[in-house]
Amino acid sequence: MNLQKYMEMLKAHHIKITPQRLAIIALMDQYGHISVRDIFEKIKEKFPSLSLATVYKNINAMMENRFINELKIVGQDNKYELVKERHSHLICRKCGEIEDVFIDTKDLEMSLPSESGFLVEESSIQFFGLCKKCQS
Amino acid sequence: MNLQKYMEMLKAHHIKITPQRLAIIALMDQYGHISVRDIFEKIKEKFPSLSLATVYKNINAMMENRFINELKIVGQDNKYELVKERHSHLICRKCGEIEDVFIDTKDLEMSLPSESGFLVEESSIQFFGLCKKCQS
DNA sequence: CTGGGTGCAAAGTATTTGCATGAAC
DNA sequence: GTTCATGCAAATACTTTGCACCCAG
Repeated sequence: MNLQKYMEMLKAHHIKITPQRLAIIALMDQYGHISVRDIFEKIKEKFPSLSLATVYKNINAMMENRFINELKIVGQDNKYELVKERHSHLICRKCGEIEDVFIDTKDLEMSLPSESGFLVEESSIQFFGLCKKCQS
Repeated sequence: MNLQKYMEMLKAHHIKITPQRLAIIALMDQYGHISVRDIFEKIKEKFPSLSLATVYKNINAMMENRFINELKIVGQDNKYELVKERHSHLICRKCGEIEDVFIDTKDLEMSLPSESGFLVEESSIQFFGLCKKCQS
């Protein structure tokens, strides 16, 4: 992806285009999942005037627009990712890496005991274990 | 469950027994999933000298001993629960209620694409939707 | 031009830490 | 008696808010 693409994405969500926002989106796209702190530090290198408050405001705004998702993982800072096709996460307990994995959750949702009467709209799955690198 | 039982549980985990800890465990047992703030406020009613720092210290200690689990849910404060048989959570988007549900995740873990080489040790599933009460 | 975004500072909230006292074993 | 937990206060971390100024549309 490139700047042009990010600009179109923002337009499609009726979010005003600013250099700060483009930088935030570019990082999310590049890293897949990234924390507020890391966004701030990485952008600051090239863009020293950036304020933390701006990062928070933009993240909150983009979450309200369903343009990005929040990811809460035990033992890690909250991460943010661009919204895309539904997926689950593989989380390495050793190095902390997060990988996306695309699996069908229909069967899983159907397998819920029906007596509770709970109506499932969406499921979120995190797999914890060891990534390929950390197994050696 | 009762005091006697809680005391045995602490002993089994080699955690020193104090009234504060018994109160915290009793709340987790009673409510299933509870936040730091709620623990603090509920215990304070009967036990005004309790300090928030003590709640945090005990939660951290009990997590290290794998006596309790942390539960991170988007849109909610972190919750804590007593460790028990593996289970997933049903989370109501309207009222916020959290229910435990016991499902087998073996098939799910086997269904992961193998090319990533990720070795799964455990999976954590959250189902979001509407509880029985909130569907009406 | 005009509205919304930005940066800064301050406030608010959450969590951790150090230390003196006190309770558990 | 010794070890470790507690409570308090202070420190740190995280997040939000208000406001003056500035930029994108």
